Amino acid sequence: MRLVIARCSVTYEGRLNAHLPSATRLLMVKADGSVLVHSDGGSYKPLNWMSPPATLHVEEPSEEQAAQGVVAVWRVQAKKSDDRLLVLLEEVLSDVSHELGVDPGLVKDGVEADLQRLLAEQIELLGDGHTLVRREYMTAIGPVDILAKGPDGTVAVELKRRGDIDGVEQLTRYLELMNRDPLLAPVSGVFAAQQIKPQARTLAEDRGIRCVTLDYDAMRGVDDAESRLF
Amino acid sequence: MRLVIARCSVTYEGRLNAHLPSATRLLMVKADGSVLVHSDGGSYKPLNWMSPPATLHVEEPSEEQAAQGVVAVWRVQAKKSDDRLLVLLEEVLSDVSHELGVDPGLVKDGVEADLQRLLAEQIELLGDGHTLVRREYMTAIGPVDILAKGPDGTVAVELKRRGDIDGVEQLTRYLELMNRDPLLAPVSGVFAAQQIKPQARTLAEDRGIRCVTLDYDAMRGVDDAESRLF
DNA sequence: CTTTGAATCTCGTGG
DNA sequence: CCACGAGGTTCAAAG
Repeated sequence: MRLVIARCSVTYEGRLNAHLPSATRLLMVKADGSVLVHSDGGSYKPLNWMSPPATLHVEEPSEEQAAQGVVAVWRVQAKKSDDRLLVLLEEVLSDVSHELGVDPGLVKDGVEADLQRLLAEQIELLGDGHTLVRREYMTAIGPVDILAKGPDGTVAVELKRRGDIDGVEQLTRYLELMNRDPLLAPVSGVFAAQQIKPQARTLAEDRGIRCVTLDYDAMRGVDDAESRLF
Repeated sequence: MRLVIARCSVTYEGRLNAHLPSATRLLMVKADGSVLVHSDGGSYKPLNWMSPPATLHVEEPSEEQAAQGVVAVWRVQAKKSDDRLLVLLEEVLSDVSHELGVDPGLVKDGVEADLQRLLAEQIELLGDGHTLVRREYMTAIGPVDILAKGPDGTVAVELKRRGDIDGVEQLTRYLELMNRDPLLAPVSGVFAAQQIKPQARTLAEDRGIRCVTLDYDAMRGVDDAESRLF
């Protein structure tokens, strides 16, 4: 990894065009040829960048560029598209390289899959008298997150961390399909999420889909309490 | 901005839990307290990070940690939530700081807003005899990108850079709503995008929605030519 | 391989 | 301040 602190301007041309006026920034060049241009603020997203695989060509500035104070030109070219990044370096304050090696990678816990497991274990959160049929119930157009039996028949559950209109549309498609199957029909829908957007709730209820808000911490707490019994 | 190259392990606890085993990485500390942990590969997303605003506390390792080779402990705490990042540094290979100042920021061109402006100006791309009614026509469920008058009545246009099934669903909802309004009905739909996925095109045409592929460069060219007249 | 859906999404814009 | 939509999204898993 090469880290350069430099006053520079940056131009990206590809799926859109973007330009950064001259300022002092960090240029990070990774082993796979990707380049990141970071400022001293914002979040983890660089101001501008080139995704790997890419190749960096360092060139001498043209006479015109040199006259405008450019001391080096970086051309970064994506290997699989014609996206390109042009960096005009005007002053290099630091330029160091380090060998980092391959990273062992990240281990995660607490994503939608965990939410699904917890809801399957605590299916009564859908209401009294609910029992689990199965998770990831396959249909022709994809898996329904959770299938359950309720007091009034079969229930298809679409699960999201954040409930948006897309999720309601998805559940609607499943319900249409399943209600065409005489062995399953009638199937009612439940849209379960940690947060449900107002527009999504309106759309869901307009279509007779029930909305259930989930409390992940409480569910995890119950899970931990149950685990401690064993 | 502070740049540290170090062998370290990293733990994140917050909206989920995530852990990085010990390896050599780049630690970037920005002026707003945010911390980024980068490896020498992947794309612009860090392996692990803390979003701003945050505060970094550097501590001495406990006796137990020191016995395991930890030479310093970084606690990064988010200011607006209880998210936290714990970095155990085992070997510091480099540690430098630079003043970067505030960045003038990115200038973009070619996003959906530009496409919408260009299509509104060149509304005849929808076909002969079309005139613009207005952009961002508000409905109860959100704004229709472009509303126009065609030879056969009112036309609602949904505009995307990449035409996907979601966009067709969105336009369908608008059309259903608008066709329930006797003052507007009948309203026909046009799905306009730079690229339209085959599945989206099939769904759209199945619902009587016309698909129009847009050539951004050509539209920009016309725009530039028109600008030069003034 | 492509396709699909989640994300500690981030980032703008508008109410 | 929150809510919504777009993204050069990135990322992993599944078909």
